[in-house]
Amino acid sequence: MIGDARTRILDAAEQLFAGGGYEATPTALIARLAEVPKGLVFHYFPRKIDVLVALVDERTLVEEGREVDAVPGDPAGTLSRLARGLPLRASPAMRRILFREADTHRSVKERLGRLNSELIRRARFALELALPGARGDAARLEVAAATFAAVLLYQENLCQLTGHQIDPDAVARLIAHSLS
Amino acid sequence: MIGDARTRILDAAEQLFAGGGYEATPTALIARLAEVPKGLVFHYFPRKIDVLVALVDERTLVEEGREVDAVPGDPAGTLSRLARGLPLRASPAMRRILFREADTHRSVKERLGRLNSELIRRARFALELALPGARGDAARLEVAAATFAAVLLYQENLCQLTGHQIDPDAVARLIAHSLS
Amino acid sequence: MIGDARTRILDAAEQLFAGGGYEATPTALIARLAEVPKGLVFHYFPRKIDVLVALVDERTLVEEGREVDAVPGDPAGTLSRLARGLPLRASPAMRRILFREADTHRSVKERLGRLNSELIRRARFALELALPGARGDAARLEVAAATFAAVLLYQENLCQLTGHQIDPDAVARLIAHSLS
Amino acid sequence: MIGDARTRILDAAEQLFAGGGYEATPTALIARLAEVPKGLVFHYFPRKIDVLVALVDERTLVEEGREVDAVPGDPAGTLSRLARGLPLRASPAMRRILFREADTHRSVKERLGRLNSELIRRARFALELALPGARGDAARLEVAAATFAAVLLYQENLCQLTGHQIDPDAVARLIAHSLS
DNA sequence: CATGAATGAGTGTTCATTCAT
DNA sequence: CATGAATGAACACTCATTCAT
Repeated sequence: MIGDARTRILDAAEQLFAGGGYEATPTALIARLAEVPKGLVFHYFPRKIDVLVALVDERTLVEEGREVDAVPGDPAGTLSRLARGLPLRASPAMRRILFREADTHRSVKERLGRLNSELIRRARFALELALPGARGDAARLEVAAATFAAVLLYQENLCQLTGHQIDPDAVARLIAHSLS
Repeated sequence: MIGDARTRILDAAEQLFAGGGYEATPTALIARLAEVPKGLVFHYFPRKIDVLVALVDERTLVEEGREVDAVPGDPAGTLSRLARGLPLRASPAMRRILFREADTHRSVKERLGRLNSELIRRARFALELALPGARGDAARLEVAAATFAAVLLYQENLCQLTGHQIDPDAVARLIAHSLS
Repeated sequence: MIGDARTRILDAAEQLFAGGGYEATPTALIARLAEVPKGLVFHYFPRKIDVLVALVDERTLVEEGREVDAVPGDPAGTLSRLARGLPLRASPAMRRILFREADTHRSVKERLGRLNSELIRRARFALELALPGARGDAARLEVAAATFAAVLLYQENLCQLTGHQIDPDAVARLIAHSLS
Repeated sequence: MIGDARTRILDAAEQLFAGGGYEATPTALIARLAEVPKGLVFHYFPRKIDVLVALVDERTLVEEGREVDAVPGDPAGTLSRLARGLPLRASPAMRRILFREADTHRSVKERLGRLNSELIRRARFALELALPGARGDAARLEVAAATFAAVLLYQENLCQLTGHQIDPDAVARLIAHSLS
């Protein structure tokens, strides 16, 4: 038993929600895995949905506004560096939950939406810095940024369906080449 | 009451699964909406999951191997025409179900995976035909095809999260430009 | 498919009732095993219980009043010969049903009761013939007969609980020795 | 309302299982008779079969290894005393359940099997003590013991079929006479 | 006569939530 | 604050039986 009761409850819920989904996970099972009495779950989280909301609130962080590591004249490398990691601080389990339970509660969808927006914002900003001469062609940059964001989210989520992987670096080069 | 009982059950399930999700939809509600007695649902579909499987089997069709409408020398237009419609014959509700319930049953994930594969295959084939000089090697075509597929699936599914729309035609031009 | 529909239904029911018990056997399963449509079961047997009653009526026969193969002066051999077989014409499955479902319907209990009575009657009659001199001691003969009957029914039914077998011939000798 | 909830549930189940049988008794009826909410039955007994198992575990006791009240030289009296009561601490209802539901669950059959074994063991031991001269070989004692056990179990169970009663004392005398 | 769709009350079971202690 | 017994509505699913064709 590691950590206090509340932490153990969230640990257990994170694991179970990622594995079987929110709806299919009984609170009693969360309590058992957390090794706390059933009543204590409801002491900390009056409704079951509050467990999910707390997980998303406390264990996912969309990093907004951070500096982009852009190199002027090297859009491909700049995008590649962007692809090194989503601006999302969350465990693999929490990432799974974020995509899987987007329909379950408004707050989850909102968080995922923020991730989406931030991704596009960063890609756009990175391209603006990497291609200083292209400032005028805002529409093309926007499309390129959205495309890159779509590929990254696809990688995070849909690619598990067929096991089809996309190499983000190659996409970065493709987009960079198109904008040059 | 339109159609026979089995059809009405599937109609009701399609509507309810798309709206509230499979898990959150009681079979009793399906029966009520379909205006059939509860037992009849289980007469046709012994398990609840069989309703979902039947919906996916009978009401979604991934069009495989159809001819691609490619114009040599016009990769942008060729991709744009590809984007006019996913190779997926399914109602909006069924499309929603396909993406939402991919974790619920193997057969749903499989169908969605087939759609993914087919999308990539088509995009690759279209680009091969549109760029007869095989300009750019196979690997670049593959990346371009996967990128385009990712964007189309993103449009179908993830874009609802932020309401962020991507114009497929613009992406088509972006990719075409990159390969030229 | 052997035999007509009604026969096949009874065949299937005999097998299933013996295996899982009457209550745990759905009529639909009987129909499936018999390879007849479900409605046909109720055509021949309006109530489910009628299948059981028909089985007991038609497929068990307590042989009443048959001659006893008695040898005067040899009560042990006479009882042994009695033990060669219960006065019951029935398949092993029907025997199982007879004991197992005695509580299910009056007619089954009655049939089993008739078997019990007939067993005792035979044993008493056999002993009377085998021990002509003992006619006067009716009470002792009665006890001996009932004891032998009890052992035979125990063999047919309860012995399966511990796998404990009793050798009827040895019991026959025991009883014969006691009466001599 | 007497006793705590769990006890009342077992009380109700004991009564109902003895009356109508395990299969024919709905859990809802158990709850109603016990005057507890239906859900509480499953709080204490996750599966319906657990109620039966608990009854057998907690409310039947096969008394093993107790001293046998044997009088050397008086095998008839010794057996008679054995017949005063089965080595089974259980209410009449539980006795009924034990015999009736032997096919329902392994644990019931096992308990009944233990009773059977213990009965034979006692009868054999009693006869060994009552006949110190070891008159008659071991095999004969074994047969006599098994026969007596069969009669006692017959009395407990099968005799209800025809209402045919056997006087255990008379059987004791019969067997004793045979061994002398 | 034969059929299988139709029926609906009932079954075991689940589970979020409450609450007395 | 902590606990686990208590609650009851809801759930998926069963099944004997009916009946129109």
